[in-house]
Amino acid sequence: MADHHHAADDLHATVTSLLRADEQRYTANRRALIEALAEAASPLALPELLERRPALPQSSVYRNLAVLERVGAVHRLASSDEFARFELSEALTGHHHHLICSGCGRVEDFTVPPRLERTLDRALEEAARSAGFEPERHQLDLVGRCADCR
Amino acid sequence: MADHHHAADDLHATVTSLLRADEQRYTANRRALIEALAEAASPLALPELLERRPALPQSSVYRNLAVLERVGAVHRLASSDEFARFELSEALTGHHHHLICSGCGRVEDFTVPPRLERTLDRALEEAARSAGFEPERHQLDLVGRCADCR
DNA sequence: CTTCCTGCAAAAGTTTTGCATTAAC
DNA sequence: GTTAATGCAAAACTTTTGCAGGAAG
Repeated sequence: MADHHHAADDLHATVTSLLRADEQRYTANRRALIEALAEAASPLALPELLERRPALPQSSVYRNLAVLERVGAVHRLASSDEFARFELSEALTGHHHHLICSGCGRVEDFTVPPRLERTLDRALEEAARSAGFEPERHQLDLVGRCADCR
Repeated sequence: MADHHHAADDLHATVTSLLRADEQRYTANRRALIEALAEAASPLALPELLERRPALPQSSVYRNLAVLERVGAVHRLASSDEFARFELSEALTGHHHHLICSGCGRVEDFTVPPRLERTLDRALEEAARSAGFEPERHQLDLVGRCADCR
């Protein structure tokens, strides 16, 4: 769970060490992806990434996102859209939730009070135990209509 | 859901009227899909549906799931798997949440206490309002490892 | 009969992969 | 220098669609 590291340097240092741990390199393309995701501050689909970094070829983007996901720098979330969406992992951004627009598919981040998070986790732990699951993380999204789609 | 005969009748009656409202027919294929989803009581991906109802051609399954979703009988949820997953809509099953196995992708249903649901909805409403979203529904999942994948 | 549904095959669209070349360490 | 990353093009895969025939009301 990240705190408020503010320097972009910290971000890149963290990604570097995540990659190093898997003997991967922090190349220009990968840095470009991380920067695009950090700028957006909400999950991006592939076309949006390509818009923001037009020099990147599609295949490299997919390949690098897969690597970045494997090392824990990026999180892939299945939107009900046609495209998968990608965001920086919570190790880099801190724990948060998503507002998902059912009209246009746009996704925005939000947080809830820590007290509610704890209550939530306790309830989920209970449910998980009785189903024989070992909890890893929860995921709480709100689906609705964004200001533009109302 | 291991329920009584009356519940199954109700299920089909409800689906019939949902379809009628859109001038659609409750055909044998559609009934087969609804029954397969009701038997499973957890979201199924397409291959799992085809396994359970081998007589159904893929294209009909996709087409009928789309119709059933449009009329509100079925809910399509984007798993992070390669395949989308389908379940009966909450209008038919009641509100619930998902345990998602990060190992094998299996999904199980669970519920949380009504009091927590209310707390949750209030917090989400608050978050939605300040982002200009109009809330439609929430979605709370727990990702973890199921008994088989631990 | 008129409209909707079906099933096959082919298309569309997203994501992955093979391979020769280039860049990182 | 050695190993990993790149970029192009082509393949793979899930999902959608066109169309002629069949079923439902």
